[in-house]
Amino acid sequence: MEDFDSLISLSESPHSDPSVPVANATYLEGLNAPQRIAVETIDGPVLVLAGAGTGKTRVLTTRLAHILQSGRAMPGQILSVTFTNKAAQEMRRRVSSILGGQHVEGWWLGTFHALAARMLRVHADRVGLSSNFTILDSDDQVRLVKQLMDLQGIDQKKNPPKVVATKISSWKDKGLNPPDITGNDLGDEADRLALSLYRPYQERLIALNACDFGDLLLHMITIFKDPAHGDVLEDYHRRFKYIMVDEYQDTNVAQYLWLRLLAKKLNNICCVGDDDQSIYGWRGAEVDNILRFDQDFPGATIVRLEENYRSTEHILAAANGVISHNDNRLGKELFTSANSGDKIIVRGLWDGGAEARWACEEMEALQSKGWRASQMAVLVRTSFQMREFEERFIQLGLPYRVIGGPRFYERMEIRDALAYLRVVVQSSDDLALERIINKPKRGLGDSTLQTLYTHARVKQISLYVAIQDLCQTEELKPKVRGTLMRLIDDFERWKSLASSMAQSELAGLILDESGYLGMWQTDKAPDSPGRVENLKELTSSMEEFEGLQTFLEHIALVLDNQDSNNQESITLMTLHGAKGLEFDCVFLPGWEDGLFPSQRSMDENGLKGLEEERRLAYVGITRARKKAFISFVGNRRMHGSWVNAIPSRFVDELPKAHIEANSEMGMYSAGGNQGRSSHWDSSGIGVQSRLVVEVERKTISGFSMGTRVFHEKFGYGKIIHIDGQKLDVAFEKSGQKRVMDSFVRQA
DNA sequence: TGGATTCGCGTTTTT
DNA sequence: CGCGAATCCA
Repeated sequence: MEDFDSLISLSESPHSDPSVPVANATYLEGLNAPQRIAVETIDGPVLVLAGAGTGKTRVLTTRLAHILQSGRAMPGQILSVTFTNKAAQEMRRRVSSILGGQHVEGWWLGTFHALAARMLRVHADRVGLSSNFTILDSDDQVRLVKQLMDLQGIDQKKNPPKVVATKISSWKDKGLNPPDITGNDLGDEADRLALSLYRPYQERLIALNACDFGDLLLHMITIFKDPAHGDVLEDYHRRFKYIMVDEYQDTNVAQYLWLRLLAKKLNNICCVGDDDQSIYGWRGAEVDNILRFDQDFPGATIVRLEENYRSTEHILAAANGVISHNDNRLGKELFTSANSGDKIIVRGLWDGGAEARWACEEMEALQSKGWRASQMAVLVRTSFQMREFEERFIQLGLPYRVIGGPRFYERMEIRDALAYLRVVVQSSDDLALERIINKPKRGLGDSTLQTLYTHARVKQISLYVAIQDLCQTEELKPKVRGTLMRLIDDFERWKSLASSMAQSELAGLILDESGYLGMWQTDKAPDSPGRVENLKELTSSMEEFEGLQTFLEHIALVLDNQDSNNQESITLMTLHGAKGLEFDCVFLPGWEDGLFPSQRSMDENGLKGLEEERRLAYVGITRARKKAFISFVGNRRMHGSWVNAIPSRFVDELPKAHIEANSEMGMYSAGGNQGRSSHWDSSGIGVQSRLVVEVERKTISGFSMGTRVFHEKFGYGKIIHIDGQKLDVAFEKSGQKRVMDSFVRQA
């Protein structure tokens, strides 16, 4: 449990020390007029509407420093909220550096969920929890829903537990408790089913002393709204003099309500956001929050920042041109005083392989001109597009890193290991116990589990206690009973060691004695060594934490992808992952209708969906400082089969004056074409490229291993491998290995 | 219970 | 096509 007062005095101490310089006054230099206003308008609500590359986070951190410097508030009196852990870390770093290296730990600076969790630990009793509640991840949620559905005998084929869990979560994200849900929130039969499970689901969570992610905010909102607990909100009103929010366009309703309740007394809230970068609608973000700001906070100062400090003129103009096709926006026109730079290169290619080859060729060319790999990024719409790029990077030996994918703590082995620890910390954690009861295999299958659950339900006890109970009887088969008794003995032993042993040591011991580590060590699957590695990393990372409880919370809410390797490599990630980042040079492949904009997005959300996709395009283009490459292909392999593709409508929306379309191969001609299909049919990416491929096939079929070949660019070489239509060629002059499938001819 | 086989489906992703 | 989940069968 946390002690607020100690936190406050802790965070105030550096400030009260006169020898520590607080904000640097000269920091305000270099901010333009509106930014100055945003920073200096200290009291009252402020909304800073700022576009890409305008330095939003800088405004926020400068303001934070300014408030401290002017003595308007102590560090513990500012609530500073961001969206992701990465952003929170970045903000912590910046604030700390402005304030001359002060520690910002213990400040109210972090993600919505982490801050709400911190509050809820203190007030847990108000909603029937105790302060050491477990935070469940989405996996646990689904399992819980499934259990409830099993119990009620609901057909899970028609109504997958995952869908029900998602629905419940989305209600929570809207700030809705079961009684708040009215006819308007209920669409179809599936919604009504989800609602019927919502209440028992909540009861079960309370019984387990657990919260899901949505609860962290929802419980706090419930407490804040309840007059019986008026003291809680009053306390926070007294505590927080200023509230600051980054990326306001991404807030969902629950986050908005939480903020509004906290801010309504003093109205000192400052939000920063860009409605054109709202790309998380599909997970509940409400652009309306930002559009409605001045109604929610009457008298709000609204500052528009339109000067972009990141990109050159052509890039910015292209981004502006695309986003101007959206109707539902506040409207900004970014400008820059930077030079015009290079036009955006637009290129049509035959298929994904050719696209990757072309992009990599461009990257190599840039590298040879001195551009850094770490300043190049490939931003894709969906992760399956990464594969072709990865293959090509490997073939060419280009250093690259993939950002995204399953997070460390979402990996199966990590969750399993955590489940063991959870049972040790709180043996009534049924979900955790269920997860690992038969991992490694102990011969405890479905039927045994069923027996245990039935007993637990009848007696109203936890699974763990049910096992202890049943082992006293003759109900179970001797073999099963023996196994269970041994398992319980193990847990009891681990529990008794918990107080005397360092937790990282204990975790190692548990993983070892339970046979879980051994299970992966003997597993011969190719990814097993990696899993063993991850488990070792988990135990070693535990050393710095005070206790298991603290560690588990850190895992659930704070631990982020450790992307500390700022190595000299090309970044490969999704467009979503790229928000907030910038690169000198950005590649945007796969601009084909159906892929980008995504068909599903348009089907499910119509115009709204399309506009969100367009904002994604805007985000993509504006990541580039100096160079942007956009490409589309005529043939895309999607889930196994080849589909014909037509260029994205966003390609047509790029203002012609700011792009350079490649005409050499007759792929795409800027200007002249009106209908979207016209580039396709008349200027004919398909027709021309098809010829190339046919020629290749003929050419390649005449070759065999060891054949000497000549390439215009790389000189003479020898074929060292043939795979279908692709040739691996080792070139004599450079000593390089290349994969070629075009322009190869005999010497 | 658990290995083997078929089935089905296929964005984006944070906490 | 390629993977995870559901289902089948020993």
